[in-house]
Amino acid sequence: MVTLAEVAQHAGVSASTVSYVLSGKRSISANTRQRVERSIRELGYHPNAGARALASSRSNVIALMIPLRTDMYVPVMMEIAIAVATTARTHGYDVLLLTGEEGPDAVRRVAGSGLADGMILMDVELDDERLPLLRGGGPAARAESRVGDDQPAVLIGLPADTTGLTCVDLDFKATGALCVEHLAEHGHRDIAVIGEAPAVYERHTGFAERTLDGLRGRARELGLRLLHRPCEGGYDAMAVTLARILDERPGTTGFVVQNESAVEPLLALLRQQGRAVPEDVSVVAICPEQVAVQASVRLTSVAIPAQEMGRRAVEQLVAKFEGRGGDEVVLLAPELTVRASSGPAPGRP
Amino acid sequence: MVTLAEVAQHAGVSASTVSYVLSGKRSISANTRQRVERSIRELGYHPNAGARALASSRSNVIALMIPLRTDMYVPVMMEIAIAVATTARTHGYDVLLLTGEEGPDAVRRVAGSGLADGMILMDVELDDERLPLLRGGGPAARAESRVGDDQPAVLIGLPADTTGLTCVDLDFKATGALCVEHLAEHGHRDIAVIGEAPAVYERHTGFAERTLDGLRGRARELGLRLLHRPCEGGYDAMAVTLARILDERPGTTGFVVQNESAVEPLLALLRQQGRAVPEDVSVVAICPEQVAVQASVRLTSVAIPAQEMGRRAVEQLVAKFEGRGGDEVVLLAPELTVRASSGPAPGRP
DNA sequence: GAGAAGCGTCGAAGCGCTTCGACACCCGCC
DNA sequence: GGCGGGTGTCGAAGCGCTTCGACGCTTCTC
Repeated sequence: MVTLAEVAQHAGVSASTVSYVLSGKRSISANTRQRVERSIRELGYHPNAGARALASSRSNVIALMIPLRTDMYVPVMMEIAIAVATTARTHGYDVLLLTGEEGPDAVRRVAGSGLADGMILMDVELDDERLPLLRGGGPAARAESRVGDDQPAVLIGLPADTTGLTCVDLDFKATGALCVEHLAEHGHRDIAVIGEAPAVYERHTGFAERTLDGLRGRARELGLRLLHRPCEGGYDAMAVTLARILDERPGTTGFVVQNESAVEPLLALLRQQGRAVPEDVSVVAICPEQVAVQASVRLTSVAIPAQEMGRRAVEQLVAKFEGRGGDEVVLLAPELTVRASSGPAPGRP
Repeated sequence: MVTLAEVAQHAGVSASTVSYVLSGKRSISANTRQRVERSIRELGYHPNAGARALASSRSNVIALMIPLRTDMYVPVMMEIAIAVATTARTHGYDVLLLTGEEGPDAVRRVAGSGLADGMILMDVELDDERLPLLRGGGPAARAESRVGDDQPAVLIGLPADTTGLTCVDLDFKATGALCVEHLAEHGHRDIAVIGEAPAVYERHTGFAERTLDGLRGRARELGLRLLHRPCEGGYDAMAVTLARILDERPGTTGFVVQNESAVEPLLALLRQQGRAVPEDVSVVAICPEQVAVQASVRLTSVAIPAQEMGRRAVEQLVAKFEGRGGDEVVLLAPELTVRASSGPAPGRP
């Protein structure tokens, strides 16, 4: 293993000079810099992460807490995770992967041990038990038992109370509203919402409820009828859900789907029942782009900007490290892409 | 931030004693241990990871390299990653998430900097460029430019040459054979294989080719006709692929599918063409359990044991850390679960 | 009852790096 | 020609922990 000292000796300078070449925190003459860089290359030097962390009390690591469950919106999670990892690298950070398993203890452990400089939390619940540890800022919060002095953190998702927190998320309320608007414009009056699995609502993962808020609010404003039904993914569950919906509201012509694994089953079932999409029935999905494009009918959809969310989260966090920008809620504006699954309601031009 | 020294002072012992209480590397009287543990609790002490790594030259971190692509077998990747993370925690390790993006450089960086004690690589290609850096053991290898002195590593996947490497994977060759056998037993004579996307074969990700080996070998032995067609996921691609297959081999009654995102489209298309599953046509999938269960027809399938793979990879790696066990190839035996998508060929009891 | 053998604890020496203050030197200026 | 102010480099002091050898005490053995 090559050390700083060896590089210094090889280049004929002192250790501190090598360090300054590496960090750029003091000016170094071009000549010296080149000699040092050459030595680094020749010896194949890599700075020791532990020593660095110890001396500088910065680990250059970002912790990412992902949910333990692998049963829902997996592709979204994965995309976010990858976006976080790659974006972090461009800022010189590595990513530590934590699962929700440990719960709040993981926050304490990571913060306390200096394993990471900050953390990004995914799948935040409305009243997440990890939040009290993370709130910064407010004088009220200061008094509480928080982690050391500010463990910088960014949430992907939106808890009920965002005081002292930085959050990044899609604006799900606007997303809901957008879907309803689109269907309303095409003359649909009776809309059914295929929601996430009941468990998602029970956990109070905010996004599902916020979407519902948006859907309901807009429907009310526009005078539409809206029926919401949670749905486990899969064909069987969807069959049951759909039957109930059509039983209760036979006149339904517009569907909004927020459960990836219900999308294809829904299309199959509609087809099977002789309801053509988009001639008889319109479907709008809230899902990753790829799902929308690969479905058996190319779906009109609001994309979940997973990459963007991951990227923004990292950037917010890095900004915090650098003392820039404080607590902030970043809500990404939804964009609805019209594809082949939606059109005028029957009997409308 | 609380330090070891503060704990020591609080407990009225020396720093080294506290350290030994923590590590258990020397015997400590029950009395002293309790005093120390109490102080640790009262002060909320967390050992500093950097200092620890520096002093012990062990980081207690495992690096996990996942593929950058988010376009295929995502759920499998995610499940493996989560299994790795949770298993690692039970052994006292954290997981550093690396994307394939950096390529071999990531291996050098992590190994050289002591960021991790070892690594797990996913999505290994047959002749992966990261491998030369990782081979241990063999005297021939010793001569090559390897990373320091052995960066312990475990691959998930199986490269062409496994000398000096430890690998964990599903036995895809046996998997292929198993699928063919199942169909053969039911009297199917003409079998079509819907493979992964062409890109997967071009990259020489071994698993796809090994599956094909198994399929072909067994088909030859049993005298069956086998047609293999790669297929991008999605409805449209599947439609084209299926049309070609049925054009070329109209008598096809058995399908083996190895592409998650082709499964549902295939079922939909068959249905649409009036071919009943399993009465007219049998389908066997190689996919995660959940996909098989959630499909519109409950699929006979060989499950991809993602969790098991992640767990085993970590255990192999930890064994290496502890000097136990050398290079080894762990191939998990496939298990075929019969569900509702396969049965006797038409005209067979 | 003296010596051997453990056991439990301590002190000190680093691990490889960052960073602060000091210092030498060179430039330009009055 | 001396002085102020940059600029580039160095030395040394830690960062918080692990670990080795040493040491004193108790217990055992003959």
